[in-house]
Amino acid sequence: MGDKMADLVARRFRALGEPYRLRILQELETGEKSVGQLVEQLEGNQPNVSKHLQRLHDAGLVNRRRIGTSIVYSISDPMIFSLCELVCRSETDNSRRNLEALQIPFAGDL
Amino acid sequence: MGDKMADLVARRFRALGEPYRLRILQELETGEKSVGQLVEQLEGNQPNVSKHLQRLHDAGLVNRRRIGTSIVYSISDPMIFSLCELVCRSETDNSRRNLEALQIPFAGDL
DNA sequence: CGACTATATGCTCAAGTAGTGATAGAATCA
DNA sequence: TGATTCTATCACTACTTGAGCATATAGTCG
Repeated sequence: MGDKMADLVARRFRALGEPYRLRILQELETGEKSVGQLVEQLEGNQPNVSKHLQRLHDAGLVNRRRIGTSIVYSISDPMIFSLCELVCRSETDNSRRNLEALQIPFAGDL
Repeated sequence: MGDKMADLVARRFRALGEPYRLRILQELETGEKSVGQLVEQLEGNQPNVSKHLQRLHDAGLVNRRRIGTSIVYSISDPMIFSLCELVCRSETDNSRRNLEALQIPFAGDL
């Protein structure tokens, strides 16, 4: 991976590195949604949602198109859900290991 | 994915969202390395490399152990390379599409 | 055209973060 | 123990980022 590519990849990871944006992407997983719909479902304020969508769009993670007076966003590459799943799994595995590390020393007490 | 999980996942993505840290991880892909080795190979300065390693460690992406007077870091879960590969592929696919979108309109000119 | 709706942008503040040089901490060896 | 080496932390600066509010822009409809 060259430097240019590293910059692009880092840019994408940074776009994914925000809980609120992850929630937006999750909402979009079920299909394209307008800004207003997202604002409603995420109980956020409109400018904030718009700006996060902008960032996701800059990173190439979502598509944007107009329908009437609304702007509708959609996932540009479902690959991101594979990413999240990999990280989630790694995270739970890690937690499980930590738990075991805490429990095993006391196994003889049972 | 719950809110707690979203925070953890975002945290990991943020740790990956820095080109220099991606380079560090790439260096570690070939095996564990000491801080000094990384400083030398990345031509960085020691405090900076140390802090990036600290961040990677906080995010659970690298392991740390002492060997003599050195501290040696290693990849904690090779899964991160799958992540990078997925993103890289998506990136190049995207670039290819952009290129085609630029070229096709002029196809008749050839 | 003007009024209305949906979305984007500007602005400001607070928080986080990267880079850098100086310095502190920890382990080894004489 | 003192000197040396390797690593982590501190202090500072500059930059980025997120939240929230006000406002501008773009499209629709009367």
